[in-house]
Amino acid sequence: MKPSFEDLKSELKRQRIGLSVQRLKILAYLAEHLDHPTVDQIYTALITEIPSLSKTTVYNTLSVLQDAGLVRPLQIDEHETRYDIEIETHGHFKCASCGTIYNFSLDPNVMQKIDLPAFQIMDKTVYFKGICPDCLSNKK
Amino acid sequence: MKPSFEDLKSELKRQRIGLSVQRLKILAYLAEHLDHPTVDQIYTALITEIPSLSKTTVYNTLSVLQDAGLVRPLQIDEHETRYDIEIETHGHFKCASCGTIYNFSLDPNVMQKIDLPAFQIMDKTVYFKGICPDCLSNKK
DNA sequence: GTTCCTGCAAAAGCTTTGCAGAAGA
DNA sequence: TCTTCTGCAAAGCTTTTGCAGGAAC
Repeated sequence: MKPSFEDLKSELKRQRIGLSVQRLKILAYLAEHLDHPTVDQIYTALITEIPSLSKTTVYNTLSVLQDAGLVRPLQIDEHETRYDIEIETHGHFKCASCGTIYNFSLDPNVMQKIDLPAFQIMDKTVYFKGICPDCLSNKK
Repeated sequence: MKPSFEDLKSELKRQRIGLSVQRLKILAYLAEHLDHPTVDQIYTALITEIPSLSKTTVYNTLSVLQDAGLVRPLQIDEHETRYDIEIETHGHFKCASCGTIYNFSLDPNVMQKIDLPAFQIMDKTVYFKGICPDCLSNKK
């Protein structure tokens, strides 16, 4: 269930955020690549299309998109931040062998059961680590 | 349920890991402070006791303890890594207002329900964000 | 003509690496 | 003595900041 780029675009418009070429390309890239790209990956992918692009702009844009609630940062093992288009709540699984980060859906009923009465919860993150099916079968 | 420092110490011995003053102090600090200290916090706390201590040693030691399975790194919002003594599975809650990171216990029955059939899961991390009771009452 | 946006350069902050000397067995 | 451990200094990386030039309205 890919988020529609058009929806994301109109959300930017609604929030009166300028639709520069750079911002649109970065947003489009995120909408198409749901594999949690890093700043560097986004930059490297777009530098051919926008030769003048700078990493600062990628950082700036991601910050804007984050404030707008369109993308969310992902803090996984590494020291670099990965980014996710904001879609319905899902968990992440990182394979310790190949490094791939998978999405998986979270049963809302189960998630609701994890609750902290006196706390006001704004966000629930679930992150698993292990070996993915591909790497499991390769080991045989 | 604080982990016993003695148990941790004998675990180090069992794994034939040298019990230097630095390592023991750092381990003791972690066993006493379950509030997920950063490298800098550990360093600052111990520099008075061990004036020669260097941050490199703190990094080295944490890496050794991590490999030994005694502590686990915590990747929360910030760019710096926090450390946790390895105790039974628990979740973390970070208050967006005061920044405190709380531990909370996870119901093993509920956690078991979150499963990925084809994946071999080695570790499950749960991390919530929101406002803690203290900050909620202060806002009144 | 303002305001907003980009991107270079430099700085900042956390972490790692290389290595020499100290400590310990 | 031989191995392990410490800690200084420097480097490495990601991310942030300052700011000037450019684009857009």
